[in-house]
Amino acid sequence: MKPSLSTKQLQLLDTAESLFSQKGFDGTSVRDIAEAAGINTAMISYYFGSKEKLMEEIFERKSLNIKEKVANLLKDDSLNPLEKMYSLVDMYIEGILSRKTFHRILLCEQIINQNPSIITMLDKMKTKNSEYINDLIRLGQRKGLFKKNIDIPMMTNTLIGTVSHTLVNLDFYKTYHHMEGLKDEEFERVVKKRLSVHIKNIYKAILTHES
Amino acid sequence: MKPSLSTKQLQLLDTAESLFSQKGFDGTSVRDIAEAAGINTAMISYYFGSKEKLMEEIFERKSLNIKEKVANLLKDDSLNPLEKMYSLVDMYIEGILSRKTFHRILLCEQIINQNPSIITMLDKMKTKNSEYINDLIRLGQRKGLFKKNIDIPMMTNTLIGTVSHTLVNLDFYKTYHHMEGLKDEEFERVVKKRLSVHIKNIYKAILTHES
DNA sequence: CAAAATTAATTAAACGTTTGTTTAATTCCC
DNA sequence: GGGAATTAAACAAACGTTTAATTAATTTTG
Repeated sequence: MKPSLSTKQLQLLDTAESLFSQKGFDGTSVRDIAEAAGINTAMISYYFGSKEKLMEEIFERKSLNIKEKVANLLKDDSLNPLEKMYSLVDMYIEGILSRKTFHRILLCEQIINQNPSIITMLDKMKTKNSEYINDLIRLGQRKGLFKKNIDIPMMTNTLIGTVSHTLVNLDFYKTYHHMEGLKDEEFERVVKKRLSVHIKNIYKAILTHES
Repeated sequence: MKPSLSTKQLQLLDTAESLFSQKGFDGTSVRDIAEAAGINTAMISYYFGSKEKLMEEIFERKSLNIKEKVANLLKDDSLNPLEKMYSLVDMYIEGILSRKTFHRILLCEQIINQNPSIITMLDKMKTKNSEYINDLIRLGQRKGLFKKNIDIPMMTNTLIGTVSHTLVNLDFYKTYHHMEGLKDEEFERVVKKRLSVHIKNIYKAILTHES
């Protein structure tokens, strides 16, 4: 069990996450972070050891762990396989859009990160997430409800890709649909709902036999 | 008309593009680029003015311009609206996967870039691309073949998002499907084909009335 | 056509900043 | 009073860019 963090440590993590998501890891200096958090620069090394380890801490705290939720989904008898997939879709939408800043960082670091411990973390996450979706789809196939020849990673790519690209282009989406007047929370609610409907439609069409 | 670039300038652009896509703009130094290209560091400022302008040059040269192609699509009488959408899907898959390094940069810079002239470039690109898809979908709707209540940006998000997320996770996809043995070109061919089939299925299901 | 003059390309070195981290001194709190 | 928290200052290294000197290429000239 890791020691819990102090208020100032959490403040540094939040500030760093915000700046990393705006300017990237390499584009953000420890002085930027410290100044924005109103804390002395040396405290970052003092608390976390280094800028890199601060980033690792952010990843450890914010990485999406849906293991337990999916396990519960699998053994939930009140839902049919398609409904379980629907539930998984909503989990991802919620998980990504309610962690917007972190996921912006994630999108960049997936491409340019060279930090070994973060690479390991990302690999584990991808493998796990893929296994879960695997299990759910296999279940639907065994029950004869889903088609046999499903390209499972492609399904994941559409789910995560659509949500991620929506996240990156949120402003464009808001402007396009003339929703500038909406409050932030309401706009977010609308986007989540539309993503949900949109992706569920896709999943139904690709997974099941009927139209 | 811009003056055409010398061999060494092109060499610098290619080297820079490759390094930016691996380590990001801020994670790549002008010394990195110059050394990798076997050219003196000062030549970057000499040729392009600055590191930032070098990046702008990369964007100007590699940004996807599908205007003409879509214009031809719109007036092509031999294709029905759905076939036109299919053609558009393939354009994007080809455009993104045949410019892998550039699009990795694009994915990062969409999030963290602060360079005004690149922001402008990206905005224009997004607006244009959105208009094209708009025109194509409206055409199908006027002809009564497409549904009325289509969330057009959401269609774009799924197209670009799926292709982009596939690009970022190419290695994972290769491993998952046990295609490590394939030659690079063949693997790329397979991925393009699968993306094509996958996304066209999605588009057909969402755009048209039939199953 | 060769020599001279001019322009362009290339270099190593230096420029002033900024980088992440460490130090040593100080303040704070129990 | 003693251990943790906080500070300003200093550290060397790396950053993007500029400079001034040199070489290469091109143009002008006799």
